[in-house]
Amino acid sequence: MGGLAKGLLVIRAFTRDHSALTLSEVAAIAGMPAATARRCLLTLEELGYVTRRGRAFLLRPKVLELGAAYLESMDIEHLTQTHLEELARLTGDSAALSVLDGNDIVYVARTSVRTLVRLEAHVGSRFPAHVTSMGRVLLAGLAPERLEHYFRTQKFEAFTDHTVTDPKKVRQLIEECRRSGYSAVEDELAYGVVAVAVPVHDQSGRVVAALNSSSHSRRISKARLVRDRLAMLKQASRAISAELARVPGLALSAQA
Amino acid sequence: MGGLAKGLLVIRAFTRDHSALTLSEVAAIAGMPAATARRCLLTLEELGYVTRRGRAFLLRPKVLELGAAYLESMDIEHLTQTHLEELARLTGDSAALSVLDGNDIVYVARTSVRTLVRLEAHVGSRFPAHVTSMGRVLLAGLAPERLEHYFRTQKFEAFTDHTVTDPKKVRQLIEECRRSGYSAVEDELAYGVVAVAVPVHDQSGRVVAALNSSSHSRRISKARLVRDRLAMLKQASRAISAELARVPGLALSAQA
DNA sequence: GTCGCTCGTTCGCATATCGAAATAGACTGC
DNA sequence: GCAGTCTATTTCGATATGCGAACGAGCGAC
Repeated sequence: MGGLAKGLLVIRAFTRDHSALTLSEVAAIAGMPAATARRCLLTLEELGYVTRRGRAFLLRPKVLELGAAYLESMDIEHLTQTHLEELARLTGDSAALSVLDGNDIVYVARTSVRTLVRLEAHVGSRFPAHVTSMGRVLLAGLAPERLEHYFRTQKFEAFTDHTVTDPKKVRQLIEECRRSGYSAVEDELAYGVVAVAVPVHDQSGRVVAALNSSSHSRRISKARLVRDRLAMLKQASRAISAELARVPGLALSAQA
Repeated sequence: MGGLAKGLLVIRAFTRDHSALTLSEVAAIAGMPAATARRCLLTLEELGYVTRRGRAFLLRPKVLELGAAYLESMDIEHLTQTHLEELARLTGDSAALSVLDGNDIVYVARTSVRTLVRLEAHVGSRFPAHVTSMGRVLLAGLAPERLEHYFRTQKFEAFTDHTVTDPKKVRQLIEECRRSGYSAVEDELAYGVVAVAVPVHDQSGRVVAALNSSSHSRRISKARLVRDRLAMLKQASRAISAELARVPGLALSAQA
């Protein structure tokens, strides 16, 4: 069903730098002929997902229902929100839950409090696994073949001068993470971002998600972050794991 | 493009009560023949939006990217999050921003803190406008013809014994709201939910969103909610309105 | 006013999709 | 093992879609 595939590409053509797009811009960004993009846009407009202002098209809030379908089907609100809010309150920083999708992490829940500088991320945001605390925790929980596939397919791109891009070093970090049960990362995704993450297991012990607390390195050191917050993260992780028995969707949806 | 329409229906077939669905369940819920549902599911599986466990299909986190496209294209993070977090911190309750979509409100941002009892809502959640504080504020901002269309097409369903379902009374409430500049609602969407909302205007003075503070009626009375929080809501509303000059997507996307 | 350029719209043939119906697979009860 | 039931899969003619190419609309320069 090429039309479905292309329609979804059209939705994803809208980004922060492209909030309003003309037909030919959509076609260029989504990589398809103008006539096809037009058909997609007209269908999406008719269905209420897109609106038109002159020659520009913009997404409409109905699109949020698509993402909400995942959140609801995984019962994310019940699964995590209270725990994330507790973490955010106790730490004064952001707390988040993410899962692995391909070679990236995807934020599925996040709670933050007012801080002047923080990583800009929300539900649905993706980052490469190798540069994030949660990504490393998730990679550490992969089966060996899957992890090998990751190393074969991932391009280890640097985001800062501190990003670890040597595959051998990344492997070591993952192994350390597997042994220690957590991962702490500083300045690798973005300057000033420091975070510590722990795995969330399902009933069979598989790592299905990662939980983290993220701050600014001018506010707290990586060592301090680990010392002060690891225990509460582990406790929250255990609580979420217990919830997974009642709400198995997230574990089932997670990659093998 | 019927395939695109049907594919989107398939995504929205997954809900909290239906986290894992068989082919025939999807077909029944989405209201289409099994062969068509199958084609959609197989395409979505191939694109990474859906996964399969035995005979069951589940959504995968990539679906979140669709909702994230809206959040990013509207720059919701910048537009609102700091203000919502400030409100949540100052009040100890949830703060949210929503827009009107058809006859419903759709949550586009929400910040909450840990409370034991609260309305279960997240980005993408929809509720009928007539029973919510934000909905009334948004309806009060509609052009007359659009408001008449609303009254012609809306079924005024009761959610509690307190829900106002008489169209004449709803009109009065909207008119009051237009005059007073806010709306306070208690026990109409759900027992115990009390909320006060104000409009968010764009540069031309049009109401493009609504901002609210929501609590539990055992915690704070409606009158107290208004007295204590209206001023800070209005201030936050003005701040968000000012941001709309820089980030016009939300205003452009809002309904006429 | 004319011309040239860019973008949006339309056309229509080749190809893909839709979906009713037939077939296959899985499971249970006797 | 067989029959019955339910669900998933496949088939294939009717219909819809994809998209290159042609056409139309709008705009600015001369």
